[in-house]
Amino acid sequence: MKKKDKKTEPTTAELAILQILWSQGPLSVKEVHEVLEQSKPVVYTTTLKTMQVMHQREMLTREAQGRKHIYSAAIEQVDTQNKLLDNFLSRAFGGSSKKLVMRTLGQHSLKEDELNELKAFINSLDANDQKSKS
Amino acid sequence: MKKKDKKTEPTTAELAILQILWSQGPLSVKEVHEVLEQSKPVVYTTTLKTMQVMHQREMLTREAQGRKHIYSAAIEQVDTQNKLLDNFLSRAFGGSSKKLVMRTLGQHSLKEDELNELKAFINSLDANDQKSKS
DNA sequence: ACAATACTACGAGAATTGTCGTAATAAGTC
DNA sequence: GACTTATTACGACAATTCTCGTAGTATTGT
Repeated sequence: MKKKDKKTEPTTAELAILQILWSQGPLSVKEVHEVLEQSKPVVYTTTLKTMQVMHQREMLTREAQGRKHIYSAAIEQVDTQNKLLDNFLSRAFGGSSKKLVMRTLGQHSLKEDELNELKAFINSLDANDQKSKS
Repeated sequence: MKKKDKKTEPTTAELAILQILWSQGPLSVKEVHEVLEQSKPVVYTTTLKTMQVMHQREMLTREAQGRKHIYSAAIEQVDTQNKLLDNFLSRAFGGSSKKLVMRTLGQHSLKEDELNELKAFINSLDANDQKSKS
């Protein structure tokens, strides 16, 4: 059985913070804010507030370090992405994953090595399907 | 040059209406509402209001037919989906289309014919890339 | 002609999200 | 000890989206 997911999905602002925490490990508000600022002008207390709300909603955990808090993502990246993906898929592509995939590939061409990786992945999928079908 | 896109993206509720209009051609509010109701309880005037707003924002065109209006999508499905996709891709997958594609395929397995279609598509992509690279 | 029906128009409230300012307080500096 | 800095806490406003109720007005049936 998979981990119990909270019902609430992260919003855009929350997701931006999660991305940072997922990729750069536990960070203070200040550190998150510094990364966030690079892509968009935002006031420090906005970041702080958002992270406090996220903590309250149990998307983040935190640990006191002296006066400050060090935050970590409390929800898993893969689970979160899967949930977002499911929603997006039905919202925008009527649930057709084939269409989504083909559109994505048509729109954003992969580098050669990525393409090879993808091909290999698809072949492995194929094999698994065969197996699970028998 | 491609058609000039309006800046505003459709919201969730708007997208649901667009999906209906894209797939079932020009429809009256009543007809749209009947389809909409099947997936979610909603009051008629809510649908009406949403469509009026969409018309005002030029996402829909309409044509009087007697007392009622027949609405059509005024923005193209492909353009809209591409825009949504770009956003989603960066919001949720840090812009990595490879990750999005692989996750999608891993999560929602395609039927065999779809899979074959996808493989063919990928091979054709490959060929195009070769061509455009020379 | 009158009542019921089919529509549109529109304002306004609720819910959600994003943003910021101000206050409190601990910690370090001169 | 007074001053500046770092940091949290929190309330409140603005913007966006969603939803619904009410009103007005043709149309239709009896």
